[in-house]
Amino acid sequence: MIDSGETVLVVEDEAPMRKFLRAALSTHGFAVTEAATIAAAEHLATETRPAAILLDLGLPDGDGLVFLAHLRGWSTTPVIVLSARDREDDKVSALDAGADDYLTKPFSVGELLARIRVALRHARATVTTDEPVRAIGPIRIDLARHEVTVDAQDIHLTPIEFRLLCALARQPGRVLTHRQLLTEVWGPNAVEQTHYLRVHMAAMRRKVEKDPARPQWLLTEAGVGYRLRDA
Amino acid sequence: MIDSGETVLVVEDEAPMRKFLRAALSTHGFAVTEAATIAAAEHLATETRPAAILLDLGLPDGDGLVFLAHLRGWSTTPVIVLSARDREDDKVSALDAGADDYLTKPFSVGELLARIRVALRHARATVTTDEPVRAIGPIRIDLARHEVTVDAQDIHLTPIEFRLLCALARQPGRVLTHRQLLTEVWGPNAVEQTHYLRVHMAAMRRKVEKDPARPQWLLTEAGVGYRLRDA
DNA sequence: TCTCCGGATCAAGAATTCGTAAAGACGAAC
DNA sequence: GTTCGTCTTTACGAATTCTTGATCCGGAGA
Repeated sequence: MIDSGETVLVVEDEAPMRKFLRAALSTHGFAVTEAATIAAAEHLATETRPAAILLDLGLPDGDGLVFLAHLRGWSTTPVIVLSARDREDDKVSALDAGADDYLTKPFSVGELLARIRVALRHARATVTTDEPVRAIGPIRIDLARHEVTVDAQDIHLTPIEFRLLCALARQPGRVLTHRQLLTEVWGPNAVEQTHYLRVHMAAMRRKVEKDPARPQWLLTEAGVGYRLRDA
Repeated sequence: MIDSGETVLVVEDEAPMRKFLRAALSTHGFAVTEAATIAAAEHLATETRPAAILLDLGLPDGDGLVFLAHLRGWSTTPVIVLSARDREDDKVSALDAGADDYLTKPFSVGELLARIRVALRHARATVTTDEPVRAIGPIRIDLARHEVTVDAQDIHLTPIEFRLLCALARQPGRVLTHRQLLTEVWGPNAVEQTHYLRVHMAAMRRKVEKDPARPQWLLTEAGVGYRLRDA
C-alpha cells in the first residue's frame, strides 16, 4: 500500500519502551516519531502533526500533564496516556486534563492498538479546527479532501503529482533540491532519477499553469531543484 | 459535577450492579435508565436517546456486541463496556465493534465517572448529524431505517453496501482512502483487500448511478480511494 | 558557428490499478 | 434439504498512471 499509515508520536523517556512501541506500531502500518522529553514532544507535535500521541507521564523535564495542557490549547489530537501508576487519582486527573484514554503498564499490544483505532475513529468524526487547506496564489490544496483547485476550478492530479505539489507547498517560496523531492515522493532509492521530476513537473504545469512554457508558480532553479512561488 | 441531567443508559443484567451504578451516577448529576436485556436496551436506546451507554457484555438474551453492532448502524452515542472478562481478545473485539471504552470489573467509581466525562466530551465535539436522514444530490440516506432512495425511488442495498455508502456520505466530497474505507466497513484486519471495494462499489453503482460506467456520484480517485461527490 | 549541457516535451509501452462478470462459499429462511 | 441473498474470490480486459528513451530547445563557452 502506498497509503503509508498515519503518524503516531511516542513520548516516552525509556529507550527500551520506545523501541518496543515503535516495533509494535510500525508493523501495524503506522509511521512513528519519538520524543524523550517534553521539549522534544512539543516540537514534534507542531512539526509532524501526528494523528495520535502516546504519552508517558514521567518525563525528565517535567510532568506529562503540563505538555497535555499546552497541547489542548491548540490541538484536539487524541492523546493516550501510558503510565505505570495505577492509582485512581492519576487516571482521573489525566483524563480530566484532556487525555482521551489511560492505559496502565504493563499493557498488551493488541489492546493498545485497538485503543489507538478508537482514538483515530473519534478524531475522524470530530470537527477539525485545524485548517488543512493551503492557498498559494490561485492554487488551493485541500490535504484532507485530496483536492486541488486553480482559480476555483477543480483539477485532477495523479497521486505522484499530488505528493509532489504537497512537498513544494509545505515551504512555499523555498527551493527544494532534486534530492529532497525525490526522497520525499519516490523514497530514498530514487534520488538519482531527476528525470522523473522533469516529466511530472511538466505534466503538472500543463494542469496548473496558464502558459506551461512560461510557468508562474512551479519554477525551475537550474542545477538545484524546484520551488513553488510564494504568493 | 454539574452535568445537569444528561441521561445514561445502563445495560446490565445483575440487579445489585445496576443499583450500584444508578447510585453512583445519580449522585453525580446524571439521569439513569436501566435495561437488563438486549431487547429492553434497544427499545430504550431509541426511545430515550441517552447521552451515553454503559454496557455489560454478558446478557441473558444474547451477546452485548450484537446490541452494539445494531446501535452503530444508526447512532454514534458513546458506549463504555463494563465486563468481568479481562482477556485481550474481549477488549479488542469490543473496541473494534464500536465501543468507545472498556472497563474491567471491578473498577473504581472515580475512574468510571472520568471516562464518562471523556466520552461526553467526545460526543459534544462530534459532527452530530443526529438528524437521521442525509441527502446528497438525488441520494437520500435514512440511517435509522436503513433505507436509501435515489430520485425518491427506493433502492435496496446490502448491509455492506449500506455501510460503505454511509462512510462516504459522512464527509461528502472528501476522498476516503482504501485503508480508511476498509477499516471502517470490514474492520482493521482487511486493510489489504482493496478488491472488496472494487466489487462492492461496482454493485452499488449499478443501483445508484444512471450510467454505472460513467459514475456521477460514486467517484474513483485512482491510486487513493473513493469519494461521494458533494451536491 | 559549433558543441555541450541541463532542462522540456512527447510518445510508446510497462506496470499498476480499476471495473466487470461469473463462480463458489456461506448462512438464513423456508 | 432446498432456495435465496449476500459476500468472497478469481480472472481478465480496460483504463489510468508511471517509466523510459528519443528528440528538441536555448544559453554558455570555445
